[in-house]
Amino acid sequence: MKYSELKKIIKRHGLRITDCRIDVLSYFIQYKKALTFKNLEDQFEAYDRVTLYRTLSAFEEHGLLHKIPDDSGFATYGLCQDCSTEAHHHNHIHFKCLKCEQLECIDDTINISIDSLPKNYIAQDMDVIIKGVCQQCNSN
Amino acid sequence: MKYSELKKIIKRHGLRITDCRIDVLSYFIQYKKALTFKNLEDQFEAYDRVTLYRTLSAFEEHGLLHKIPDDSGFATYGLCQDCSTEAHHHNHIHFKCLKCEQLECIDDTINISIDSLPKNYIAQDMDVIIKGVCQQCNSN
DNA sequence: CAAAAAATGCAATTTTGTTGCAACTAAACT
DNA sequence: AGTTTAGTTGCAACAAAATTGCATTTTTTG
Ligand SMILES: [Mn+2]
Ligand SMILES: [Mn+2]
Ligand SMILES: [Zn+2]
Ligand SMILES: [Zn+2]
Repeated sequence: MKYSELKKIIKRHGLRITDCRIDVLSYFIQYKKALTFKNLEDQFEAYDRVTLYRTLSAFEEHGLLHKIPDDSGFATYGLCQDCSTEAHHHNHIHFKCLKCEQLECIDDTINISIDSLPKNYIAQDMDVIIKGVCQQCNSN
Repeated sequence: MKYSELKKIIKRHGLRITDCRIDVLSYFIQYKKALTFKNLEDQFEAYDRVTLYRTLSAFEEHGLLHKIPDDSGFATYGLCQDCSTEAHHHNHIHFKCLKCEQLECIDDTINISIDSLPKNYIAQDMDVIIKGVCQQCNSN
């Protein structure tokens, strides 16, 4: 993606333009799947670990990235489609490949009616993680 | 729950009876909601950290506990209903309260047909985490 | 271009999780 | 019951992951 576009996105979310933010955002967009801190550390050795940690938090706080629930023990982030500092809303589904272990956001909203909740529970949002075999692993 | 019952459960899963295991299992059963390592550490200061870590892994491996995907950054465990070392199967749903942050297993299976997956993706399993307000927080 | 505000890098620290091993304990076996 | 065995515990050391404070640098504003 063009540098000017990346700049626009970061600015739109109320953050200053810096090299690290441009690089990280660009990588997320190009890579398409979810990324962990470790992925970024490997990819961007030139940046200090602390800066990468802070980039992830800033992006999360300002609605560029969202955490994806996982039990791997590592926080995993995916690109937000349409969030801001004020409003986060993630009703899309996630797919975790059992072979390559990679997580990705599936750009398709899911609509499940919840009727089996016990009394006095209020449902507001939902995370769905589908596990299976991804396209790449499937064709190998 | 009675000591003799707890012993039976632990034995049934192929583990030896020890004080720590009795206490941890008993606490899970009584507490009803999911617990993190930190919760246990606070609750059972008398046991060494390492022992608690190993108790959690042993219980997970032998089908007494299952990890619940979460974005808190801490592994969160819930009681299994009917698992063993050989077969783990968790088709129930999870509920995370946005007020008290607590996770719990909802003892109700959910059946969602997945039809919106992209081509060449194979779905095998699914995790559903419903977010909202739990009974307790709702009534306060 | 100068001033103000925010981000970065580095070092130190804290928190979280793992490993090896000796001492101990539960279960199995006379 | 006493002995053997195999598994469990606690401690110390270690390793990995994440956070904090602060001086320096960079971005933005005017
Ligand atoms: Mn997503
Ligand atoms: Mn559960
Ligand atoms: Zn895959
Ligand atoms: Zn609650």
